[in-house]
Amino acid sequence: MKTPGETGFAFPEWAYKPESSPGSRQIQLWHFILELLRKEEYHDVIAWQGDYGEFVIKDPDEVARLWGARKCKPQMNYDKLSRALRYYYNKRILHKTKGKRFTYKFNFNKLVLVNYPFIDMGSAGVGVPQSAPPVPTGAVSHFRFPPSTPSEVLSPSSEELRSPGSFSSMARRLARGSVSDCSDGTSANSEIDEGSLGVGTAEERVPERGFRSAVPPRLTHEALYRMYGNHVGHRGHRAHPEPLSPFASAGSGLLAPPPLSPALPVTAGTHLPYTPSPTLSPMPGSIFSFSAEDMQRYLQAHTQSVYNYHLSPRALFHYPNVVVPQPQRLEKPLQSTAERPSVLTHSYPLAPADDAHHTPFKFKLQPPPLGRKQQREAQGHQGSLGSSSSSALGSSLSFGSDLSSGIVSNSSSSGSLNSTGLPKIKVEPISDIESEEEVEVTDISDDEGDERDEEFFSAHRRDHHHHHHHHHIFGRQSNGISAPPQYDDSEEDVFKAPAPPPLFGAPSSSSFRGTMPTVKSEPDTPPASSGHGHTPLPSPSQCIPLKLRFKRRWDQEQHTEEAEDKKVRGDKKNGESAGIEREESESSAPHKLSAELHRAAAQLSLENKDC
DNA sequence: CCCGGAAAAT
DNA sequence: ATTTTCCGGG
Repeated sequence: MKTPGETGFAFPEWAYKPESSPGSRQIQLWHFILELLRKEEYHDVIAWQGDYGEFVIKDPDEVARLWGARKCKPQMNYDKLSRALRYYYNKRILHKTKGKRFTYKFNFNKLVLVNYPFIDMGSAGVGVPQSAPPVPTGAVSHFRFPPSTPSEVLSPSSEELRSPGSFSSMARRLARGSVSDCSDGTSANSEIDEGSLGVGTAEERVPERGFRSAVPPRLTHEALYRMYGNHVGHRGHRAHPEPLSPFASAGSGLLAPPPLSPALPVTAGTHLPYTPSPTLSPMPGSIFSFSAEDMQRYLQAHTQSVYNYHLSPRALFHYPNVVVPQPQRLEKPLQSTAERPSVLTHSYPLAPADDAHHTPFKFKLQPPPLGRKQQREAQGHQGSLGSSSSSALGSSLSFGSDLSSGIVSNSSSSGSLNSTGLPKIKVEPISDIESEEEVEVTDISDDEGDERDEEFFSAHRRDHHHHHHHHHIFGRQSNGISAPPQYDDSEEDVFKAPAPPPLFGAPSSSSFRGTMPTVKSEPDTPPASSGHGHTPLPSPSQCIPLKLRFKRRWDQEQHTEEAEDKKVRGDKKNGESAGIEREESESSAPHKLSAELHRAAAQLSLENKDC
């Protein structure tokens, strides 16, 4: 209700403000790290290095300082920060690169950025048949939608369930569905998708569905490889980007370099020419209609988003179908009406989907990490478990069962989106400064193995597949017909997916940039950067993050936000650092405004805001 | 340095 | 639920 309101766009509230849990939603450390990583200004203190998601904290004290500033914890120091980082190990968000000081690695395998909330596969198919070019196809079939009772599904474990917050089904879907898919399959898919697109259909996305659902049809590793081989091959495939040493260390240590290549073939070239136009305007008509091209773009968008963080691409997930929501179109807020299928019905996803579930659930599940310790113990006791077995613990699915997701969408990635015309997104209006960006990320599970690294093999799991699969609940709208309790399972099991093949992309940070123009906005404003001098310099921001854009939209439509923003910001009072330029006051000029907002947002982001 | 347990704080 | 503190142990 509240929010967006009327405009239509609806985004899930969660987007705006997730649950309420009190302490919860502050910026998370990993988000912060990612933010720092994406800004060149901070390259002296922290930067991507190595392959994949590896990064090195070059100036631990500074990073700690920045973090402390962000959290208003002046006493922060690297020791503490690192402890926090260590907590991510079990969550599988991060890994430590052994042997290298201050070097950690994001698990993008599990971490997926979801920028576009709506994506998910399901939607497209149905709704937009025509559009769905190749991809979606499966659409019909696969569609998964959010089960009405997702919660259970998600967290089988029970525990928590996430909150009742308010997440829309979408979110969920995203989270799990996509995400999950992503995790493993993701990578694969992505490429595949591209490939297919490029090539032409390929088998269509069939696989996709398969992948997700349960079937493992062709997505086996082999298959994947093959695919990659083809496509990738031509691309130049991977590449070893930099010599860095991820592996090196690996050699020494544990790591296992993934078979896949850390490097990933990304290549800029690959992506298409898509250029994000800053202007973007999705607005009105745009919309969805996408064709193969669009698809590609879409994919790219994802890619970009990843890039924005300078992450390695692996993370992308691709959804076979994309959905595009069209904000404007919807007039009703999802939330309330969600149900209104009208739109949905044929169209998309948007979210609401089902009312039934408007249940919120939170998205983050925490996985059950067993600690290595436990693992160890287990091993010790039992001896070696099966390798795969490790999952033993996992219980049935072991492997990947959990996932957590987060979501966010915002900023950076955004750029990409719009271009496409996909309107997606969640915007967060304001409010949080801190939230600044949130991207959604989800992490998916992976499983054990992790320690070493990436996933690689893990294919089997799906074998059993279970049958049914899931969700397709699309139809359910109000009737709820289908709703057998089946879906749930799938997710877990399923989502594990096969192993991901290498994706693309070299991680090298700089390289990406070239690719996308966007990027970079910088904040500056170092709060008080104390002694160091690296205060970042501001640079002109060109791109506009989605968020802003949306915002912009909002403003136009409703400017309430502005007020809020300001409000929020207003508190700042001290000119201190940030003062800078943000005056968002104006309401009118959209462009300008947006730019400003953009900027402001950017700045806000990292540093701080005073406490 | 890095690792995590534990307790407290948010 | 996550992060901050504190801390003993490699």
